[in-house]
Amino acid sequence: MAEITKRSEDYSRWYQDVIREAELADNSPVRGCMVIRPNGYAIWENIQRTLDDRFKELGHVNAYFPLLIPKSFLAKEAEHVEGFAKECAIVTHHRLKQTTQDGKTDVVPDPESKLDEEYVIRPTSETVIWDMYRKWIQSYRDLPILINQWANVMRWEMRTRMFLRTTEFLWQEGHTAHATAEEGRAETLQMLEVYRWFAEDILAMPVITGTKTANERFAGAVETYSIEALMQDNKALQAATSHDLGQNFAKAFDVKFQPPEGQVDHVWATSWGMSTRIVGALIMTHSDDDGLVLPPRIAGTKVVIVPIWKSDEEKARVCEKAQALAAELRPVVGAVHVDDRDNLRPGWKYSEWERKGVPLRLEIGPRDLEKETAMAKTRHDRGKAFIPFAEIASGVQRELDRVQQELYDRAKQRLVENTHTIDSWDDFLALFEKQGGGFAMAHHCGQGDCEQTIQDKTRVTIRNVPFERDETPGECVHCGAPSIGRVVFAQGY
RNA sequence: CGGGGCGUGGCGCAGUCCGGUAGCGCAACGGCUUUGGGAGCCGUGGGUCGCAGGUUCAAAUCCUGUCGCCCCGACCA
Repeated sequence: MAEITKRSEDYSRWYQDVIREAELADNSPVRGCMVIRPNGYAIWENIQRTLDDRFKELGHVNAYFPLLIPKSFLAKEAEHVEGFAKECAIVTHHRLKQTTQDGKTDVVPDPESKLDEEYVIRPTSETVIWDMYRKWIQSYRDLPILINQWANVMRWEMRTRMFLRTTEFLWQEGHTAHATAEEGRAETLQMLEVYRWFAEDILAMPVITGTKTANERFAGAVETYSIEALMQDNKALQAATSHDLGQNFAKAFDVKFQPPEGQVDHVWATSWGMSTRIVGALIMTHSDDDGLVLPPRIAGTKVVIVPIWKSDEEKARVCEKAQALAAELRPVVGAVHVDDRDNLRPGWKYSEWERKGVPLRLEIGPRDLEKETAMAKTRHDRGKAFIPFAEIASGVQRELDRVQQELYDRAKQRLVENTHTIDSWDDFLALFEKQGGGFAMAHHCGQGDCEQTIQDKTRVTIRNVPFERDETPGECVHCGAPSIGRVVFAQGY
């Protein structure tokens, strides 16, 4: 069995090892792409289900827009092109031709199938969607439009990492259209709050909500908001974003509506997204040197039951009970797996399910049958508890709730401990160059070039301007100019 | 795209400097004994040494090219 590198030894190797050992994903034959294996996809499916339910509670509906975007669309919104042009995959032909050279068969694009208008594989869907919204919106009665789509997108990044940055990734992108600026802004903030709730309550991942600086704003947005999490290596990760697009896309795609009174006006837009990147964040938030650790609310398998036996007779009895308990648990806690493989010993199974991050394990052997209890072990703290068969469902649910809470508390404590108030450039440098980083709450002047200089010098960026922050006046930690208050700095993923 | 490292059975690696036709641990498969924290013994199968050229009587090993992965930069969710 391959070992998992210790986090303290080599963090990014640890990260890869966990992904391999938990069978979350595998490399694809195509550079930068990844295969999401069933264990990884189960997590994504739970993310989808939970978010999708919440979106729908808030009145959103799902739709699907095409993968291919006419190249010309991308050019319509000036900042948008600038943001994405460098990382687009382009479809230029629609047919292959067989060729034979030196006895070897190959296929090449058929020159005769060259497209008149080339297509871009979507890096995001604003342009196709707004092209359609022009057709769908005439009157204020057509508004708001609250559409979400679950899709894949491609961004041709130079450097990729499993889940965190892959050439193709999965996400949801919400695209809404509104009659007023206020409504658009409210939608943007509402969806950011959905992401905060999802990260903290479901993923047990504490975040800092705030506004992105102009430098970090989405290409084409008036304002971008984000939730920022802190990974175990003290680097920040943007876990989701929500954009107030103002009238930028409506103007670029000429989407107008007739209000109840007054002149025809361009509509107001938002977009918001969370991607498979969040799975990487999840891994780096909770997992340890023994492998994956998952919060119960998002784990693909919540509980694994390991039956223990010596004789065939015991095996029959123990497995029967294990199945019965699983059947009782499933309606209450969800996915429960009984590991009755007879070619592996219990100890092997324990370590395997620990690597794979199953939050709770029940061990049931002849002795437990006698005592009418199951031994429960929690993955995150190796805690042991005995749960009577008679109250198995409530007992397991209680343990899972405890795990969920403790994972959050643990991550929150780590975030608090690694958030520092920094008041001088020397301390700032010391934090990021000597003390291992983290979040630095420091004054900043709000100037983009000062921010850029800081980044050039230290690779540290302003993650966001937190909603909840110290707004007392001060001097910029870097240039000394009057500050806009404290913002959160960190090295980012 | 620049700098560095690495591609040898499913996984982890040795062998490469100094060419002689591939090995170790784990895993897999079969059998017996086992089973409450990674079982033991016996046996079996599996690798055109990333790929393509070249040098040579002979290439995992030397040369050229190329692809991929990892780390550090520039870009990003």
